[in-house]
Amino acid sequence: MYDVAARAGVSTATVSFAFSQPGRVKQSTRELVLATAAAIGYVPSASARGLAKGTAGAIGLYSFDYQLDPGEADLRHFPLYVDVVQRGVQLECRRRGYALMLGAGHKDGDLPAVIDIAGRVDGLIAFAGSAPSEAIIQVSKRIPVVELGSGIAGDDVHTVAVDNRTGMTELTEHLLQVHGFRRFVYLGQSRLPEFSSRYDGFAAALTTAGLPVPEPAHSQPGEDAGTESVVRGYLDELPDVFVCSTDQEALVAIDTLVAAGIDVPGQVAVTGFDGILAGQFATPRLTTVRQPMEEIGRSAVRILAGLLDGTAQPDPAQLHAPFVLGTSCGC
Amino acid sequence: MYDVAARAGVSTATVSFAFSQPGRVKQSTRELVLATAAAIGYVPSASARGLAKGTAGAIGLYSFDYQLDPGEADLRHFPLYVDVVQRGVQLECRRRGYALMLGAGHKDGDLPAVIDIAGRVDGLIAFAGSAPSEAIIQVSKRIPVVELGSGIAGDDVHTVAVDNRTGMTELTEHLLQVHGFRRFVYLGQSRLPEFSSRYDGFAAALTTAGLPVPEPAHSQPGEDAGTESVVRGYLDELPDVFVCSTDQEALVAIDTLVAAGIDVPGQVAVTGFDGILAGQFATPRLTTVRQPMEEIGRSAVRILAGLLDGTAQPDPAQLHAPFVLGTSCGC
DNA sequence: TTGAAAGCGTTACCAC
DNA sequence: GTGGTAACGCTTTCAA
Repeated sequence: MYDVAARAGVSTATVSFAFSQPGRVKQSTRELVLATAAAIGYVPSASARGLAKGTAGAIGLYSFDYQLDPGEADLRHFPLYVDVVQRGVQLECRRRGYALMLGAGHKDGDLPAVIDIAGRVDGLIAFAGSAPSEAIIQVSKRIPVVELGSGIAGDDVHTVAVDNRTGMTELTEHLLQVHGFRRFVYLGQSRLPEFSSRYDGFAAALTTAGLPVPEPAHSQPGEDAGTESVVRGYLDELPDVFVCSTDQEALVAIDTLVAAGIDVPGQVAVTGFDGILAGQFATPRLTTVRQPMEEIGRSAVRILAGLLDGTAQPDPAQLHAPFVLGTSCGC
Repeated sequence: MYDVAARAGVSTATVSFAFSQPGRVKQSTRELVLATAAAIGYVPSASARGLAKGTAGAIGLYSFDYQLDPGEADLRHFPLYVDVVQRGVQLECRRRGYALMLGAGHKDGDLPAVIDIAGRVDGLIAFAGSAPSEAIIQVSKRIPVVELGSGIAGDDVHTVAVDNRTGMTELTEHLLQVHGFRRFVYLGQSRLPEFSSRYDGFAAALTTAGLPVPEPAHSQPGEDAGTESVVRGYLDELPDVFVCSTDQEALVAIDTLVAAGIDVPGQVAVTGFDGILAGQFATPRLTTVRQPMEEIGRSAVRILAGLLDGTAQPDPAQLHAPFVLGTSCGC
């Protein structure tokens, strides 16, 4: 910038104005500055601008740090839930002129990685469970934060939530009423609030039907080996249906069962949750609850943008997640 | 940071050292600083750090500014070529501890948007054709730049290139030799080098076979209406095959033909280029040339990382794009 | 092992 | 309409 100013024979203030407040500078001066800048290849430093203005012009998205083997993407591993949500975030950022800073997982040093990303942006979106809540709360005191998936109580953390419970209840009722299933295995985790409400929805339907509610068989999405071994434990005595807390786990379950020579849904049904593409193209097609993934990402950006430009709206209510029929339930 | 220093009774230099050079600070001092920082919710400013260190710790990815209607993602619009490449970039950035800054398209003001992104990062990856070459060249004088898809000649711009030509030649030879096609329509653009080499590969195969080479019927990926109307122009006099320069256009072509009551590949064959998922799940399954999309993204990051940490390797040769048989060619 | 202080490249306030 | 210049919050050199 000093070079531009020197070559154009003006002050740095004028260079700055020429770019940021075109009206404040004489037309001819402005053209001179712009031309000079182009001539010497001026690339303004966003760091300096950010420091001076106190605003970065960017939004951050913090995700899980799942490391994948190099190897081309297949439908089974992409796009998953987080990928489609990210797409929504991306599109909405683009529409509003925000740059998007992506971060995830490990960072050397003593600050949690999420703090590192937070320091670079004007507002942060984080998947629930991707970072320690203390860190999220800490960040939320400096910049607006939206958490995806019901999560941290109160404080300054905004949330984009999906009604997981109702969707899972509807799905379970379908299994009870249409298929007459009675022996259920619930496969998944129930630690994060988002997942526990799925389990709750499942439990509610069984309770209403006067059936006992089984404990969840613990499994984690993304840890296929673990899911597989849990499913194997049921090969000798199959339930009527495996109700899984995510599509990823449901697809692994189906694979495991089929590999063991079991017919799905003939001998045992399987259901998922999320509505990822792989489920739609699986055989049998997965019965599931479809999250509005792209819309989740978009609303998160909308909330942040509102907070940042002062036109904040009340946070939207929970988004609806419809139950979607496939063939894996026996339909 | 001043607050942390004050509360901990040390200087700002010590706070800085406590985080960045643990060894230089007495253990007890360091713990004190870290605890104080956590207590008051210290979130370091990346702008300030970037300005002081002259390095941002982030890599930028600049993409096309295609605006999509809100509406949930379907396989037909996601993931496309750019999405999978981006995934590769993301994974590799994650592995190496770089934050990823995403940017695209319009920015108010007088600087091209790509310059804005460039000012925020240590190295930039840009899709060929997504930004004006002058801007790319300008940026490349300040920070390392990798362009995806053969593009800008010489200069400081690095390139990750795919051998588009060979793939298209192989595909065309298949159409000639196995199917005996003689009447070809080439559908697509040939402006960008990347696309023109596809056309060249097509032309080479025809020339070798002693056939005349038709001019391309102009169409752009992403502009479905245009593609559709071009295809409609051939309904009265169908060729043996539509050779399309991208899968996106090929899928639109198939839709258009089928909608007109024409059997594909019975009455006319259609082929694509890229290897996107939608092609694999289309009916008929698309015969195409598969780009190593994820690997393209990964190598771009590798090149940048090498340049940035001084371990620069010579740029890799062109990546191979294999010809992939589907059923849309009549096989 | 720690502190003082000089940058880093902008912006924006205040004069002129 | 334009120029001087004090921030902005951090890193890093040099001294202590």
